Amino acid sequence: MARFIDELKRSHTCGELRLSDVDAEVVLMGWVQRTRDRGGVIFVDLRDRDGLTQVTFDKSEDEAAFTIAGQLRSEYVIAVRGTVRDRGEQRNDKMPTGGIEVVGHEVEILNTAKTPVFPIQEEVNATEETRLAHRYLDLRRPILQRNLRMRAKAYHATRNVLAEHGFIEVETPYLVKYTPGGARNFLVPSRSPGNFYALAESPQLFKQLLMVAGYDRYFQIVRCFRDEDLRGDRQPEFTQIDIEMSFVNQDDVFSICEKLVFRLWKEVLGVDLSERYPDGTFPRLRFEDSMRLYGNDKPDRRFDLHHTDLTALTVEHAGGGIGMLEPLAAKFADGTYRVDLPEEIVKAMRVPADHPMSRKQVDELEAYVKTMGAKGLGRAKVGDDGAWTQSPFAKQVTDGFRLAVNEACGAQPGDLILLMFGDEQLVHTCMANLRLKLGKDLGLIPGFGSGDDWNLLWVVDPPLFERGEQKDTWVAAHHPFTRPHDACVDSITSDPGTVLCHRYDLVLNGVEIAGGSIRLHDSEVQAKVFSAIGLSEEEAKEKFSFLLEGLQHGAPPHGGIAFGFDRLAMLLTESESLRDVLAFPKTARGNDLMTGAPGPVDDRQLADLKIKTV
RNA sequence: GGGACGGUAGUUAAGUUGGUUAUAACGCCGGCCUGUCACGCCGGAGGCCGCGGGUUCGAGUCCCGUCCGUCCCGCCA
Repeated sequence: MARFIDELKRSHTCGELRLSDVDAEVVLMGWVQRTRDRGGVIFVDLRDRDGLTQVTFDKSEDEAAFTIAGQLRSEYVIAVRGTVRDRGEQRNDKMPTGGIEVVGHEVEILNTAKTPVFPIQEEVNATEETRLAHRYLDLRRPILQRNLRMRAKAYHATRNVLAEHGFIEVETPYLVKYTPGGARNFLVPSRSPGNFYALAESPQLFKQLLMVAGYDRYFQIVRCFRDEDLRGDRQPEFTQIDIEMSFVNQDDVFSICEKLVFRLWKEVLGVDLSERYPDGTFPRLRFEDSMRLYGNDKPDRRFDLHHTDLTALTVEHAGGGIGMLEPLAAKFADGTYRVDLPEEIVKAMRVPADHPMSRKQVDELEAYVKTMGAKGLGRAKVGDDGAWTQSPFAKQVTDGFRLAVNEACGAQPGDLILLMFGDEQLVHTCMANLRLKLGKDLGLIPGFGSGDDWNLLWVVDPPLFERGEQKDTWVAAHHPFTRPHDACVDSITSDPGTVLCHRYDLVLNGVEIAGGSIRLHDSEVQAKVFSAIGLSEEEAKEKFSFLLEGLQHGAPPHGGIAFGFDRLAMLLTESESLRDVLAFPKTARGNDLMTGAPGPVDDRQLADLKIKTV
């Protein structure tokens, strides 16, 4: 029988002993963080998931233990029996357990360890590549242990809140039928020749059918799979808190989400969001306003630096003397472009005088927008008399246009006006990212993390359709089962671009943390939507057969939402990347550097699946 | 699919206009030290400079290709 493990049980963790435990006989187990050999005495910092405790071995008092202690190396797994002693003058205020030490009377090496590839400590001093290849070591680091424990708290809080509100947790299939459109699916071959499963992008269709089936309130913490290019905040498999509710409108969905977020912040961070949102709701911003002011649908409103749309002014002034703007203005004047659905726009952003920018800095901003496909970035420094200097437009611009632009931007002497024009989407992308970059560069928000500022808002009332690749065609902006505003139903076929819908995103500090919609359960309106996106009845049936069929069997009015759980965890833990809140994440190319996935398989496997590689 | 940056001892990095034997810190190994706590002191080992090709008398350094990592655009109904 083993002395430790079987006979001597662990009595404490390495993070809990205090001065009040002095003289206690304890048994600790854990990993060797570091040893300090002073000759006649050896100090060992012992680590487990709760912390560090110093264990001391004295040659003159416990020679057998001292001899073993001399053999200890980093990351050896050991068990120690000893007595808690007051460190007196020698205490270490940097450690929670620093008031005491354990005098080791008996020690056993439970397992040796190879020299770690990188040291296990708070500060990262290895590249992410090295860390990912040895993830089991990286996961020993206190910061990742903390992140995953906070994530576990968030799971727990989520289940509690939703269960309290009558939600039923139901699992749905991961292996599903492939449906075209949307994100690229991961495919899973089956032994039926030529037939494949797809890994579910989300439980969207299933959760709607659960509403049809009368489950009324469903939720699931569920893995989703999308075979698209990755980012710091996008993994090929990710976790959603998936929610669907029957007999509800948009406000009802918002209400449950607000309760969930309040509880998450309370239970995971101890932060009371009601200090900031006393009525328990988050502000709402119309999609159109979000695009106009910030250039995207997930604005970070911890700082201002909003955009000013100058399209109408440009048209009014016929380009304002600026040669490059004249063709654009002309297209509005002759009716090629619609003012309410512009294909090209002119936007400006005012950088206030208290953030002076050098010519070189503005050049860098221009280089930055060019990496996103912009042709250039207009600029004008506003002088005391409102004149433009340091600007390529200074000599061309008419006085009227210049003054109108200054006024529209609220520009004061010393301010800098940054200007972009052209394709609507390109201008929005560039100007939105430019705003964020400036926010960070000027120190208005931190490079990542909340800065203790939790700015939540709903972005509501987006258009149901967006332009397709072909001229004058439309596609569903989200999915074609989103309910349009009642007032817009007549426009679905006559003027699709103007139709708004009951879709919504919850945005926190510039990150979309949830998105959903009220669903379309009325088959007449549904038919109009399909028609607007050029989908025949037959095609629609083929694409969404079981959902359409189900919706015809007494579907209640319903709607729902899905939270990006990993992103929530990332924000709650103040992490820079999703990879820091996942135990075993993949790289930007979708590789697992530890396991080597994806990797080749045996020919035998492929033969069983009737698959040939090329 | 497009772009930017990076890949050099176990780890993190430096490496000049191409030029002797490729540096440093930490880690590792050996020795010394009874109060350290990023312990200290002495000594030592450790390299396919991502991979392949090219230019050159000579390549870590220049050129082409390729793989890998990070980020951005596109993409993510």
